[in-house]
Amino acid sequence: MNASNAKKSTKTKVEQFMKCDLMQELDFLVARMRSLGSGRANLALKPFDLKVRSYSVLSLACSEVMPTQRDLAELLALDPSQIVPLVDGLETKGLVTRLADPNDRRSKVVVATDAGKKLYGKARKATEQSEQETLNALTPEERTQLRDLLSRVVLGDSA
Amino acid sequence: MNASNAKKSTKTKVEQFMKCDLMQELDFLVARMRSLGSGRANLALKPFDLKVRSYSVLSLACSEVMPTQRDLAELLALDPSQIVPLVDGLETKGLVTRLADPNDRRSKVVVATDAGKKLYGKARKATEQSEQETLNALTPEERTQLRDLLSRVVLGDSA
DNA sequence: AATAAACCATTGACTTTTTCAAGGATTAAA
DNA sequence: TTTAATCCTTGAAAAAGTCAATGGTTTATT
Repeated sequence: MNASNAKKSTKTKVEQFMKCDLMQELDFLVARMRSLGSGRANLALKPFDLKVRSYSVLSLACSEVMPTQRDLAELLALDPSQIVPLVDGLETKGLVTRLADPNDRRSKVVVATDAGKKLYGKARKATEQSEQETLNALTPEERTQLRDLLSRVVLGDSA
Repeated sequence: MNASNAKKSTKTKVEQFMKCDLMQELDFLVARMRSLGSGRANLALKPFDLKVRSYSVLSLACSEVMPTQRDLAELLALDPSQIVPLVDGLETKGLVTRLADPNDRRSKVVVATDAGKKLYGKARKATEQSEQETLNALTPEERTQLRDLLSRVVLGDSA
């Protein structure tokens, strides 16, 4: 029932690699983290027909920040052209709407509909639980610690 | 010259999004971290004609652990079929060799050649510097702290 | 010992994601 | 007013991810 005894039969060979240099390298750790984490999160979001990507867009569309598509691209570290089909999908399902930016008619602001906000509420709970599972090796304090460190690395580029 | 003043002109709009729920979500943070980090690392590895992926394989091939291709797939969280072209590329350049596993003739052990070890030495310095740049918002203690937390999440699934 | 089942590396087909260049519409700068 | 820059969108091409099937090998079952 627990996620920890997934493959106990094959005697996880991972332990033998603990001493390798690579295990200390950030790129490796983060890549593996993303693979495992987003895999689990996508599974948790499947009932809502969402993935981490579309969920992220929906989440931002639910905020009061009124993000333009360019904002979304920068935040998610994606090419602007990748945002288009992402928003298209959500818009088709009636979860978000493209609004004309009053300040700049080139831009389009992506905002959530009522249905979008409603779905987001449920989906958020799913991702929260998925996150707990992913972090089950850490104490609650360590989890917030990890989030804070990541947040500073990824958002605060000030010096 | 420094990486911190990349886009100071456009007055990073990211700050306005700090209050959004998404900024606390692990999946988002890790995805962004990977995008930024591996982007920088790939750039640093370009002089050696390596990417984070091929570099990781090379690194493991340089260890004394004698990893099979299956081991590589599990560690890097990739499909076994993705390892094939990865090792092919390194083998073509004479950096690694496929050896018959003495214990199991189905498996192939991937080991680095002398040229491979030599290149790895240089490439490793490049990734280390790239890592420092990525983590420049953190103190040295916080950097090891972050690595430790990630390591436990990603490798130690015991409970 | 013989048969069946499981496993490894590889191939191939397929989908998804990423990366780029170019375009029309709009705004900012000269 | 002209020039340059920005935003969204499109489309093409490369890279990465997913999945099923195969030959050779090992393990488990009978």
